[in-house]
Amino acid sequence: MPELPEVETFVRALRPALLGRTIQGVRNDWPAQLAKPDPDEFERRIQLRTVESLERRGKYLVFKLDENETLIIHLKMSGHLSIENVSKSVDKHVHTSFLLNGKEELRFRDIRKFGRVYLVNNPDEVLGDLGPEPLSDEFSDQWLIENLLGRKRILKPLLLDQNFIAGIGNIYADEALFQAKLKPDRRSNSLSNSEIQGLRQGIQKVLSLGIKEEGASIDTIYRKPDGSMGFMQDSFAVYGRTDMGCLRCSGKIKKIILGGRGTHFCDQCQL
DNA sequence: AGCTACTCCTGGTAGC
DNA sequence: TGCTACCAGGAGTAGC
Repeated sequence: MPELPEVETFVRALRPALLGRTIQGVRNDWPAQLAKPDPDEFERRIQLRTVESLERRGKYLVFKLDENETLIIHLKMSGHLSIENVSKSVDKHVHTSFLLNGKEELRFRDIRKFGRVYLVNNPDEVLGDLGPEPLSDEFSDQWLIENLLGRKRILKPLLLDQNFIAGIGNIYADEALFQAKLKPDRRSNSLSNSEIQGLRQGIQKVLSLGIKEEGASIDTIYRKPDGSMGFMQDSFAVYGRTDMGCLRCSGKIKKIILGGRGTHFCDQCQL
């Protein structure tokens, strides 16, 4: 479940290998993965485009190409990107490959097939509604105070709303709320200013740690491009720790469903 | 405005 | 062993 830190890890690993490379073509055996435009046009427009930059926006990888084209990839639940020699056998879960100069290709492996690829002239077609980056200056205490108190949303689903903040997923939402000592079902307009400051700090703390640890690898779901594991899972305080002891107090970690998602918290020290 | 339910997918696993 | 049923979840959408 690549979230902001996992996507950032992909971007940092792939960037040096992709900058300046030319995409000679695309191979796809599952058209639904090419979300926009239709596969024929996608194939035609991406031919011979050069990668000028690779950045992350929320959970999206954003490849700026020449000729005013932008390639955008969302890994969703189980997506994985790697650069392989064309002679290496192709895993059955690879449905889209970008052929590069130099006998290599960027392979998009995606077991659950939720991931999507876009090719657009205007990135705002895909990214336009995203909220601020949680590790940017824009995401300040003042911004959060205004935007939490101005709504009456339940905190956990609100943190998962990409149009509110971009990049937080189920794991980091639970971990951030634990750090902030806030119950996931609190209403956004019920927080004090100091609780909001704690939430901002909690979000930034867990995301920064996630990047430092190069993401969280659970089961076989997330791996770095080279197939190795990140280490963030070793720092989880609540996610996946149902019925285990709280690391901060004598409480026990509970799991409930909020907004349709598994939600982990300590009901003793998260208030 | 904000919530729930449903949809898309597959691999892993619990239960029999 | 082998089968079935169910679960995980990001995000869009329909409906209340």
